[in-house]
Amino acid sequence: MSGNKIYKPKAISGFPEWLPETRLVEQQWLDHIRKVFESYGFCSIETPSVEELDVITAKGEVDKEIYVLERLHKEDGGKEARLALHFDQTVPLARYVAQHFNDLVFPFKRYQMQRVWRGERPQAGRFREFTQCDIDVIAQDTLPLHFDAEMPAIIWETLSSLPGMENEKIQIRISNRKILMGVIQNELEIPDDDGVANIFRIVDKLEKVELEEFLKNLNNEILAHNPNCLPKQIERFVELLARLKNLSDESIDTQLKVLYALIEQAERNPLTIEGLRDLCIVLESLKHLPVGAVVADLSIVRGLDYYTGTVYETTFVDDPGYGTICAGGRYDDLASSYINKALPGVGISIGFSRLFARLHEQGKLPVGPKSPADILMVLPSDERREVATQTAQTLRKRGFKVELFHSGSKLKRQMAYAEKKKIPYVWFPPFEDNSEHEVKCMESGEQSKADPENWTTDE
RNA sequence: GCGGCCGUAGCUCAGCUGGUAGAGCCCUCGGUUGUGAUCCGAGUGGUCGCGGGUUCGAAUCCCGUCGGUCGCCCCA
Repeated sequence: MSGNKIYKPKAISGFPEWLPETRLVEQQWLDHIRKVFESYGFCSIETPSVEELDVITAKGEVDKEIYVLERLHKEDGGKEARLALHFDQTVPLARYVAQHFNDLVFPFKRYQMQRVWRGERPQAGRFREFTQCDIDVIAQDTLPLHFDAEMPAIIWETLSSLPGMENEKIQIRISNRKILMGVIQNELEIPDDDGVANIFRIVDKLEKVELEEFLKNLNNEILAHNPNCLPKQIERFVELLARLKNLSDESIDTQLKVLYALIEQAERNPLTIEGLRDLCIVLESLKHLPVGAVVADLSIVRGLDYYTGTVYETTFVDDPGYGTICAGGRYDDLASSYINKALPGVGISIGFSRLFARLHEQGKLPVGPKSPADILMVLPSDERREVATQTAQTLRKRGFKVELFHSGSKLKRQMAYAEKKKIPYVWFPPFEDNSEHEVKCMESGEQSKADPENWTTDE
């Protein structure tokens, strides 16, 4: 042992890991999410952690911090396809759908819960390795708007019923990119993609910067792309944004009234009208959710450029600055880099790690035992190992999780072990050939005779 | 990638203007005979992030470096 270099163990920033008691809750969360997704008929797929770099960057957005793989002992000069860790699950999905096109049934409804990697600077709630839970629906040629409404409904059901999330106030904000896109293109007369994207980016920051600065940025950007744009037109644009702000506490019906009024005013702008109508249809289908669960908000546009219609963003109501815990949207054309077919889709992704880490940090997770075991089987002495083993096996066959203590040490030690791991029951097999089984409830301290063949926790 | 703050025991930290390292928690053992959490006692554990400089002497001052953290960019 001497002379060995000891590397001081430390957490790698941005790569979270949990103690067993927290991991147990994390698994409950994943099981819960999986169950809700499957209850809506979504199937599970898993894609490799890596894709070819060319596949990942096919869409042209290289602004993401992507981890590229390198072999330690790669041959000099040998040519290899460059592999990279995926930074989301949408790009791998597009590749997957294109690749297995003939074997899939459309609309293809799948969920995917995997880790993704981004080499950005870690911060609170922002990791370099994290888990996302995605649901997407991919259709051939046309995708019914009904799915745009199903996404937030599923998300609300999932998030509001996670263990520990019961009292968290969250809100799903929805918009449709066509609304602003129509205004930008037809009224502000800025047709180029760059201009639209830049203006979207500024709109996205509405809540993060001072109003004065926001208006200044917006003005500058609009005038940069269309110097002839009149102040009046810009004013109308800002007004439109304002009409769909601060409706967080309003019912869907109230929100719809505002939207219908906007449709009336949006004559000669078919794209904007289409967006507003789509948004109305989506909201109509979400009336069953509690007031405040879902709100229309035109400042939601999402940074990613592949969204073409509905967009979603979910935050904590009392702490929007923590960032988005769930987001997504509709994209008309994602797989065109991989297959010559029209495959529109709509999807949403839970930022699992960000959400989980926040609840953990605030001590709001129902963190319990350090072990999944229901029962600790006492080993009275090494001579009694056989009866203890058999008793444990009997109880396991009846569905209990049983850990057999590893040595015939003092009972004090065995009890303390159960206590530390918070194993709820301690079982005492017969200490002598003619004595009886006993079981002790660690919480109440009660101990009584028991039969391994028919004992239950109700006793 | 850019800027602010911080780096002492496994954890949370103390150590004032330089004089060779401390507390609490955790952990281990003990308080005899078949029973945990409390209580009491004892013990393990630190090249004070790393490298250099100033000094008789540095955890303490200076420089560099690495790491962490917060904000910006961007995003789940």
